[in-house]
Amino acid sequence: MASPVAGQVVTRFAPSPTGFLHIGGARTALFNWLYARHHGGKALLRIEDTDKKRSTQEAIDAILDGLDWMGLDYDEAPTFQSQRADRHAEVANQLLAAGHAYKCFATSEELEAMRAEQRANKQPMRYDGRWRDRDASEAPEGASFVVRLKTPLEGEVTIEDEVQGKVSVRNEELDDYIILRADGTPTYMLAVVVDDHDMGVTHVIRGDDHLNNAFRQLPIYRAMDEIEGGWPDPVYAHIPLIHGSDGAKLSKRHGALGVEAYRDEMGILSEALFNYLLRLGWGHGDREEISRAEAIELFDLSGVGKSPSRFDLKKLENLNGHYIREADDAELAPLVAARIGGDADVGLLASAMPVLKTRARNLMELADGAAFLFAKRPLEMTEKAAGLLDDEGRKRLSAISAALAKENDWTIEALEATTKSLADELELGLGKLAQPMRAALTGTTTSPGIFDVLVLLGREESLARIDAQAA
RNA sequence: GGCCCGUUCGUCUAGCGGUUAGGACGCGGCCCUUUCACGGCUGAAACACGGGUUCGAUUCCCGUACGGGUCACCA
Repeated sequence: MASPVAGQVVTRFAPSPTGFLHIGGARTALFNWLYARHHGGKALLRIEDTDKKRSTQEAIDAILDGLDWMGLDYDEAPTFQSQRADRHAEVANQLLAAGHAYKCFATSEELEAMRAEQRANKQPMRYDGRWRDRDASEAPEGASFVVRLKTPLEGEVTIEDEVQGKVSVRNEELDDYIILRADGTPTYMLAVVVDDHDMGVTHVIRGDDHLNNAFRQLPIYRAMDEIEGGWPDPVYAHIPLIHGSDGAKLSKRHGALGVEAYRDEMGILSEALFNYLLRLGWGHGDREEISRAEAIELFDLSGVGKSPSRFDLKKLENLNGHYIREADDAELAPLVAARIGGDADVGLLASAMPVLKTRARNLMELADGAAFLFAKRPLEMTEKAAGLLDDEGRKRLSAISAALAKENDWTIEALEATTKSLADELELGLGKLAQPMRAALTGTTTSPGIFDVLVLLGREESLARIDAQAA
């Protein structure tokens, strides 16, 4: 499979395709990718689809699509764990042959009874090793069996985690877990280790819900290294989980949505989610706004904190506003047009973008702000807008209409000069003219600068909208 | 419950024995201003608690409390 290059960093993101790419998974993918890119190594992807009952093609597509949107690319085609079952079994047999694993003939009813008793006695629920020292010949004829790893009884396993630091667990806390099921298929514990080894993975960066697994997986590396060599311990980095805004585990309520929901339903830009996720659980001095290129340059595991962090949509949206303002108008316009639908003119949208951008934190707000450009006469008025168009307001519109109709130079500067001199003439503040105009032109009380609106709409449409509301 | 991990403003974080405990989001005020934003300035806001160690603890150690993770023939 992989031929390890001495000293080269190889990371992998290994989602199980049982759902979309959620926020936590996206951040794990991001950190793995960033670490590999920062160190000039390889970023790999592995789909852990061994649970055929729960894995779906739809989920695989959603994950691939989400990663692609986030801008995370991989150096090799994805590995599908389900296709490597034979290889996993091969390693299990090597372990068996070398005495690092054994066959267990205990039935599930038997094990259930064992657990019930442990539960009743308030004992830790672990496999008690009842077949550890028994010979397979003692089993009933034709009985099915699972293969269990024979883990050391004494001593302890210590990992030097890049995030969690030095963590040890006594071997007596670990039981002889199953590596091969009764049907001969591998369990996750075995598959992960074999695949990571075969793919040449040097750094395992994953959620800290896997920290306990590290102590169980390491014995497989050690045993295989003893058997055939070339199975060095990987470097581990267990990153804290992301919680919802209430501190509880992330659920659909707060953020365990697929990244595509942020893209499609919340109008979030990929750059914003990338930056936000980067800063969640990781910091680099005072830096807040960090581009992809800078992220690659700055990212390292030493900046990852040890405590879980809460997802904050407000901050994501603030960052999104920043990236919207920074985005290229020509690229933004089609995204907004798609949300407006119908006959939204992309060219007009692009030219309006500079004045629309500063007023939006997501693509929805951008589309809302642009709606007046495509509104049909007679414009629908918001309640506040209608309030501005009382008799007084309508009379002012008439005066404005008369003044503007004579305007030949339809530019911001000229329109502003004309409107201001009209205001002086009528001894009114500019706002007294601008607000009724805004209502007539946009149907709302908030919009970009009124002269920007006039120019964007053009002479004919502007005058028509004003006249439609004038007294 | 056993084991493991964590705890700096409401939130994300900086800090790595001596700081007026810094920044960002959010919130309040002011400025800019035709509205709303953007931008600028500014204010309130934190070291969970108790013991040590030390001349000195936010920082090191031990407890307590609280929070999280994990204990499958799921991954």
